[in-house]
Amino acid sequence: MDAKISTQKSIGTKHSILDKTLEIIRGKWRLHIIYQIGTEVRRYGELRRMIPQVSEKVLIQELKSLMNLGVIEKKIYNEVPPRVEYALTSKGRQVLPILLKLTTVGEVFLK
Amino acid sequence: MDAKISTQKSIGTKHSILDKTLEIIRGKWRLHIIYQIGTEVRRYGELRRMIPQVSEKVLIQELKSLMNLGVIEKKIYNEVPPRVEYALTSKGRQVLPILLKLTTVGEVFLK
DNA sequence: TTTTTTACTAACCTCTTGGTAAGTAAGTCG
DNA sequence: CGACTTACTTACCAAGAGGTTAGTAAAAAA
Repeated sequence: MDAKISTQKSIGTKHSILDKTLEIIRGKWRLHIIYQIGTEVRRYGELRRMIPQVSEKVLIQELKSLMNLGVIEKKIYNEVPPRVEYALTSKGRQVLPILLKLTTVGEVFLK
Repeated sequence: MDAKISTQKSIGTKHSILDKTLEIIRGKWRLHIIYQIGTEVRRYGELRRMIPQVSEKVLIQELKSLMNLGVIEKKIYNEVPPRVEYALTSKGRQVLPILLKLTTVGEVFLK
């Protein structure tokens, strides 16, 4: 029985993996943001225009969180007016296909 | 340009599809619950024991929401003490593989 | 000189989500 | 009879998520 446990992930580990996933995708705007940055590098203002329902404050707040989680990264150009670009990190690019497939969930349940 | 739009989903549609997805998976416990019911039919008490961190109230509340969304269904047996079993609907079973793959997101970002 | 642009920050407030604690029905078991 | 079991409900609260509004820097354009 101990052998069985050692060959698979413990419940605790599975739990924390799921929680880490939720940390990333939970929240009203995270997936919207990731979807927009996923295809190509985006400036802050672009994102605002592409997801107009989100407030400025929350958009920046979520971009920060996604950066802290290592999903996206930002590049600041020393120009005036300022210019900032957001892109997926390599880890972000790694999980993008899975996240994109999530739309099929919505498709199934909208029918 | 109109032709282009008619051959692909409009932004509005994509948006509502994503929102429907989020309606299902957002929330602290939804995925935990789906993961447990996914493999086999579960009684309420079983779920409580398998996800001990969730409170009774919230577990029932989330089960109800998932039922209203058409993800799970419940079967009540006329016994005393009562017996209730929860199972995925066919739509639920349809999207389970995608939802299970979400753990790889957590795996990538835990490293 | 005033306005515009871009990417923010800060104060404040509301609404939603989730948690706690207690209670209920209706039989079985000791 | 009283305790136990299961699947709930209800009332009340605390925390968190998200929204609104106003303000900032710094240069270029009108």
